[in-house]
Amino acid sequence: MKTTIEALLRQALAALPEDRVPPAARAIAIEVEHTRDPAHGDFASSLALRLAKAARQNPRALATALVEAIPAHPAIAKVEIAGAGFVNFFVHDGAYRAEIARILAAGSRYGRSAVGEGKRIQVEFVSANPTGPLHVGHGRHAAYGATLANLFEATGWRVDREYYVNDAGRQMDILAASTWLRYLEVCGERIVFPANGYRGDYIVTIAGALRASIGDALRRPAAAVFRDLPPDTIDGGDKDAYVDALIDRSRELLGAESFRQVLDFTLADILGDIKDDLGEFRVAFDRWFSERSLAEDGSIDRALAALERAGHAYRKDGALWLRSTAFGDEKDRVMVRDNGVKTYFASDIAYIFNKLERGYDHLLYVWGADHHGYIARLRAGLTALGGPPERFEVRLVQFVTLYRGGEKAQMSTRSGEFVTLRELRREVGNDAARFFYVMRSNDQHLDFDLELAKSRTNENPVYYIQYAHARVASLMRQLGERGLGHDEARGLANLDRLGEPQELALTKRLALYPEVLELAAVQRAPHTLVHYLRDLANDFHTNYSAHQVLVDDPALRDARIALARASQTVVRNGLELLGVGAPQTM
RNA sequence: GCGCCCGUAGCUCAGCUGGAUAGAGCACCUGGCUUCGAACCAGGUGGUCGGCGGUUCGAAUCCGUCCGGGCGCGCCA
Repeated sequence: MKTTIEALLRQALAALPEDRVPPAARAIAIEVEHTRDPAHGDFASSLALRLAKAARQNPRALATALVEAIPAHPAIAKVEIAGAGFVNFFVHDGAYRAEIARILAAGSRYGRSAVGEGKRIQVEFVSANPTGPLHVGHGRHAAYGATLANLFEATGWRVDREYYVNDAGRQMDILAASTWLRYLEVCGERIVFPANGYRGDYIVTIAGALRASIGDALRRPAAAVFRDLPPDTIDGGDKDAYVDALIDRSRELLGAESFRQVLDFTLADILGDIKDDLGEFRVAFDRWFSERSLAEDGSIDRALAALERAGHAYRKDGALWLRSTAFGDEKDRVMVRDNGVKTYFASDIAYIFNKLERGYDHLLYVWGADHHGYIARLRAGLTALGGPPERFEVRLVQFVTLYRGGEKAQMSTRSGEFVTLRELRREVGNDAARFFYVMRSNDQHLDFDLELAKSRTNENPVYYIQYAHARVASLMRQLGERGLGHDEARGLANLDRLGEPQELALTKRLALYPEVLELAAVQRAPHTLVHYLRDLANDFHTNYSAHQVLVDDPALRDARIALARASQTVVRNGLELLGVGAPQTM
């Protein structure tokens, strides 16, 4: 509808004589918008106002000329000039009612479009370090990324969802050493846990599983482990130096192979937990990409070599640097340290190089707000590799604060413990969790109220929307119980019986859905869909309360059932994209 | 100090890339179940859109500046 009117306006503008609008002024974006006030019709254009200056004309006179030039269209009831020079379009109610038939015909596909033109987009999200369970912040990333990906799919993109597994580097060594120390503890050794180790209870659990799996094969005397190590923090030393020494000692006592065995055992356990967690949260990935694989298959070396060949890398102080300042970064970045160890940044460059090679038209990263400083350097890396920077996009997700009632919830009770995504899901349920996570703009810090999310009252917007769906299901059950059939064709043939203002308001809202999906995808703003569904449910409940559906008159009844079922379809489709269930009963 | 995000009703937030009298939920007040589910509906109270300048026919929206809050500015990952 909107695009139709825009096309009509474009034709009208083209038809105006040059003394009215000079050619230079014609290159102007033609857009119509939905009106806020019904007195202004359904759509309004400010074209005449915006054209007035360049054309040196009175805006109202210009608007009059435009209106006269607008071709007749069956869906348009009338066109008016209002205010300073707005052109208001009134659409026939019938044009909206016709949408009901389209909704019922399209069913679960209703609202989908092809604006993405089948282009390939990769959405990389969550990518939390596999050093422990996901916490509530990761939950927001998961819900946001998954919903975005769904929106892209619904608007005609080919989407790949990917999780980058940071399974390389020192943090993995610390993880392995942590598990091994806990394992020794389980075996009966007396150990002192390092300040910089992973202290969570899940490590103890994994250590227990390791012992159950291999027995005492990796047991070594504690005295040998801790002999002649530098002081830890508690003894006035440096926690990093201490844990590094501890890692070296672990490798020495276990041998590289067994150390790797502990590492892999731990990693597999944690990653398995993360996969299960996300799976239960209805967040699916097409690929789990291993950072370690980039080092093992030579990808990092190839990327670094490519940068050196292109003259964008240089050596200084024994390190290899990327001249990222040449590509908009504020300072140059180290890719290989003076000790020969490649930085995380080097992996990231190799990874984005890999993504480019896979032929994506667009790369979308979802990162935490604390990573914003990283955007410029990665874009610089991409550009240095010859990649098109406009294909690179990062969306930041702000932090989550948990509340219980009005009180801020404890994020950590003791060291290494925090509120996990799993705990949150258990408490409030997957539906409420998915919904609350995307209810607010990703740019907005999120106050997540646990009490509100799990409350089964009118305060909770999740149930408000689901209730609309369940009500239609109930209606259809009633229909059966009363022995009243339902003739869809008769309903569609009598849509003009839907003349009540509440019915029209609901119908117009339904017709808006495809546009909402497009907007939400383009703006990377799932919360737009949430707000729409809330408004739709509101229109539904209002109409439901105002007008009986199951009336005696079969023609009217079937028409109203058609409207109710169309509403149910759109609610269900929208909730599906959000990863929220659409229940038949509540 | 520099960079990113935020500042809109008592609270939590929308505001469609500048449009016509600034919206919603919650809270508060008034009403509505002998009729398809009251997890609902109808109505009401409540705002100098952080301050000050600027651009524009028109600014919550764009620009500048100041104030306040969050997060970053490693040869860490």
